[in-house]
Order: sequence, then C-alpha cells, then structure tokens
Amino acid sequence: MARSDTRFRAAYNQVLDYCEGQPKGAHIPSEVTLCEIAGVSRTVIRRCLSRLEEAGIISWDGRDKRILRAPVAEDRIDQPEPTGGAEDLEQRFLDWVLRFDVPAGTTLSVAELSRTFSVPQHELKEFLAGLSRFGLVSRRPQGGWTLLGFTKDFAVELSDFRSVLELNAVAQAAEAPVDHPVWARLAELRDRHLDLKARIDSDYHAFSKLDESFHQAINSVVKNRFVAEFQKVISLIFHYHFMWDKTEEKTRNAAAIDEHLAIIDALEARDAHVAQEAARRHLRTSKTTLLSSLRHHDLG
Amino acid sequence: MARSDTRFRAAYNQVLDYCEGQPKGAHIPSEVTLCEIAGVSRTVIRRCLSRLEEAGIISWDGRDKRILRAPVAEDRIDQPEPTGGAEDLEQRFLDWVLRFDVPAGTTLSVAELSRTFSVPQHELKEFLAGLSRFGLVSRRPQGGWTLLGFTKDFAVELSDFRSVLELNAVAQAAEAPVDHPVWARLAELRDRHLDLKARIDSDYHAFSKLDESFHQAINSVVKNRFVAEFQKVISLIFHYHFMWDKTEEKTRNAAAIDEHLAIIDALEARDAHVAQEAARRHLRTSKTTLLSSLRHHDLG
DNA sequence: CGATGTGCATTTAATAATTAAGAACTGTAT
DNA sequence: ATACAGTTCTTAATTATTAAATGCACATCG
Repeated sequence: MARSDTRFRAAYNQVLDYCEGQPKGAHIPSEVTLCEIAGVSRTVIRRCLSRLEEAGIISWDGRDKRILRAPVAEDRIDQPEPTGGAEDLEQRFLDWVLRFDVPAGTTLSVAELSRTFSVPQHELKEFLAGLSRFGLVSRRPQGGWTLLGFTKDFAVELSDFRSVLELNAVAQAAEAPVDHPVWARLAELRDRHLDLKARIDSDYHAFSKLDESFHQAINSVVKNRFVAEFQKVISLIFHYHFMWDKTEEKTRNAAAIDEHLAIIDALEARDAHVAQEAARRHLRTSKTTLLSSLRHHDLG
Repeated sequence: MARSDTRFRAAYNQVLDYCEGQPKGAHIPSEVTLCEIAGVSRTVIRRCLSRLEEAGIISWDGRDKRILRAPVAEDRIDQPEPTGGAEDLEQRFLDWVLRFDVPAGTTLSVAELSRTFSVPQHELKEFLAGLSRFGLVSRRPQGGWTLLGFTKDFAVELSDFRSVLELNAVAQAAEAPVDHPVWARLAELRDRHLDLKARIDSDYHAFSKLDESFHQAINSVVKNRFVAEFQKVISLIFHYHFMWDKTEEKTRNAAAIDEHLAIIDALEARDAHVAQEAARRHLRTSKTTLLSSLRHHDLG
C-alpha cells in the first residue's frame, strides 16, 4: 500500500550504466550531480548509493565514494513492467465506446473500466474528469459516471463545432504565406487524392486515412492549443464512425474526394471565399453521414 | 479510512422525522418503502433500523417493526458539516490564480491547494486533470502540476479562439428568427448601454458586469455544449483581467460601449456582414487590452 | 570565507487497504 | 405468485502507508 518504486529502479540501473563507464577506484561525483544525470531527487540517489554499497560495487563514506568493482548483469534490478497499458488511454477508451457501440446513458463503473483497461482506478477517475469537460461523461450523484455522448444532439453539436473550427482554418490557410509548409502538403495531398480517385473501385477503403491526413493538414495552419485539443477528439469520432458505416461507402468516398479537391483548388487559387464555400459543402456532407450512421446504429 | 457516512446520518434523521409523525405501537412500512422515502439504498435503511432498535425507539423482528417510543432531540445524529466549500472550485481556483497573479510555470502542490481551498485532495486532482484539457496546467514527471496559462502565447491563443467562437455567434444571431429571445435581450442591453454611457464619468466601473451580460447574450444564440464549456473559462479570464487593469479604464470602457452599440445596431438591422465587422473590431480591442494587461503585470 | 556537498527532517503524492453504500440474488411467509 | 427480508457480492470514497521530493542546517574543501 504505497507508491511504486519505479523511479528508484530506473535510477539505479542508470547509475550502474554510469559506473560501467568508469575504471575501478574512480571517484563518483556528488549526489546532486548524480541527480541531474538520472533526473531524480537526492532521496532516490541516496537509496541507490546505499544499495550499491551493500552490493559491494562502491565504497561510500560521506563525500568519499569510489568504485570497488565493475557491475555485472545480475546487479541490475528488473523494471516491474515495461508500462503495458497506461499509455494513451483516451484512444483506447473512445475506441472501446465506439467499437462496442456503448449506448448513451450507460453507467460507467470506475472499477470495471479499471479492469478492462488495466489502469489504476485513480488514473481513470482523472481521465473521466477530463472527459466531463468535453461533455462526454458526467458524474452521477450516487457515485459513478454516465456516458453522455453519441446521442443525436451530441453529433449535431460536435459537427457544428467542427465546422466553426475548420472554416476558420480554411480562411487562415488561404492567407498563409507562399513558403508555408501547408502548400507542399496540399500539393502532395492532391496527388494522393487523384491517385486514389483513379483506383477508387477497388481501394475505396484507403480513403479513411487520406481523409484524416487532409483535415489534419488544413488544421495544422491554426496554431492554437484549444483547437488542437478538440481536433484529437473530433477526428477520432468522425474517423471511427465513417469506418463502420458501410452503406454506400464507395460512392460516399468518391464524392468526398471531389469535395476535397475542390477545397484544394480554391486554396491554391488563394480564393478564400470559394474555399470556404467548398469547405462548407464538404462539412455538410460529413455531418449528414455522421447522423445517418447514428440512425443505423439505433435501428440495429 | 473509509468513506464518510453522511448518507447514513441524513437518512437516519429522516427516518426519525417519519417516526415522530407516527403514534406509539404503529407499524413501520417495508424496507423498500423507507428507501424511497429517504432516497437511499436498503443497506443504509437497514443500518438505520438496527440503530433505531438499539436506541429502543423501535422493535424489529423481520417484517414486524413497531414504534416503541417517540424520538427526542438527543436521538438525532448531527450532520458532520453543511458541506463547507467543495462547491464551484473552478471559480475559486481561477479567481485565486488571477488575484494573486500566480506566474506561469509555478508548481502547484495538491496538498497545498487542498488546504487553501479546503477540498479533499482527490477532488483537486480530478479538477486539475480537467483543466489540463484546456492546456491551463500540465502534470510534471516528478509529480505535482505546473501552471501553464497566462503567458503571452496563452492570451493570444485564447483571444483568437474566443474570436472564432464569437464571430460565429454573431453570424448566427443575425439569422435568428424575430421571436427569438435574443432580440428582447439586445433591446434591453442597448438601453443599459445608453444609460451607462450617459453617466460614464462616475460609473465606469459598472461596465465590467454589462460587458459580461452582453457577450453572454450574443453567445446564448449558439446552443452547443463545447462552446458553452469554453465560454465559462473565457469570460472569467477576460472579466478579471479587465477588472484589474486600471490603466485608462474610463476611456477604454467608453470606447467599448460604442463598439457594443455598433454590434447591436448591425444585428438589429439584420446585416450579418456589418455586424461581423463590428464584432471583429471589438474583439481586436479586447485582445490588445488583455495583452497589455499582461505586460503591466510582467513589469510590476 | 564562500561555494559546494552531505546529513537530517519535513512535506508531498501514488497506491493499497478499508469501509459505507449500492445492487443483485435467494429464500420465505402471506 | 408476489412482496418482503436475509444474504452476498460489487463498487466507490476515504484514509493509511510508503516512495519520492524538498528544505534547512551544518560540514568540508578550496
């Protein structure tokens, strides 16, 4: 019932690394210097030194620290786990919600989620608290959480919000200087769109990735932390929904390619007005698709 | 080391209330019925019944529950505390940051904040996790949190983001149907603006509140959870900064009133284009003011 | 005598343990 | 057969515990 000593283990091995590079009898730098090397506090370094002394690798008496013998493989402490799952919980959670089509209003239990994602409970609580800022979940008075998202209202509001952000991005892109990296990316994207358009009959599945790249490129013009944060959620949700809504996928994707190309054309012509109109048209299509995909899920 | 029994205490007193209304010897309804009365689970009700039996207020044998004596004042359990402060932490936290001018990069300690706000630590952690979604704070690898906001970059990005949202709101407002409540609010706001303009020399402090009402009215046209969430943070930050930047406050506020009136005029004329231009002008002024207020703080 | 380093003590935060509250299942009496 | 109580299991809020970080006082060396 205490915090893990991951930090100590990592630091110990790192100090071993240092010792290996030194000859027998060499002096070891000060505690503070070692702290900087390992990126931990003095407390941890002192624990490491104690252990090194116990293991007979160094002698330690106040400032006088010397290497007695070269460390061997057995001296190392093995890291508990190479961090199996705590990484990018967000991705995995949204993936889970969309993949299993968890309906809105479902009660989420921290304990259960903690097990399915093998993540400590308190991390999940913080994560859910963060999501509640986006209106995706909310705390229940009796304890626990409710999944709010993925209703029709949510989809409409998300789409609208996306439109606002993206139309702004398009407007800014049209004003970008000639040496801005976006132009190179757009030229490359045009080629990839034309390429895919030629072989759409067989490869229409590849569009999903292209779509993501395209919108990412457009939004990369806007340097704004708030926009960036939202973009992550937005792209994930749209991405997955489009992947699963298989109705008329081929036609849909073919049309979207043309819409993308129209936006690129207008941007390269530096015509902000036409570009915005083209973007508006495309976003409207996306919104319709997202809504209809929800309808299909409801019926299923 | 367990959760508080606030629920039990409240329920117990509520059951006492019920008993008081009943004559001696009366039968007590089923556990489930009592649950509904007190709004808690059966587990809690059964604990209450046990305690009532111990206290000699009722007899309890299976379904046979009867009142033995009328409860007195001493029988009640006193509630631990009428929930002192956990309410609207957000407001208090942002207030604290801005009021004490906590500089960007400051390390925030959960323990310390927990004391200053008298809020349990885990609640603070959840709260900070939520704020990190807005890029206001971020977790440090050594533990603890860093306050990121209130740099120049932050102010610029916040202002830009605000502009995007608000220009969209203005555009939508111009399209609002005649019976939309926003028109009544705007008419009323116009009067209040004109009123304040007439006595600006003495009452220029009153503008701050008026400003908030005005922007709230404009944004109320957009029904969107994401916009609403951001609006809270945005309005708070702008609000406070303007309150403390006392340089040329009177001139500044007088000018802002005219800018507001221009927006109202254009909206009532249903001229979306002119309204947007007026809004753009006003937002640009706001941004400049926010940035200069930061500069003053830096120098001081 | 100042700069750098160590020893010691205190504070902070991650995590397990603990217990109140909730929910479901089962048996039983009316 | 149905409404209720008895029982058991699960979940979540809170505390206790320990790893890690930090701060201060003193020692040592140039």
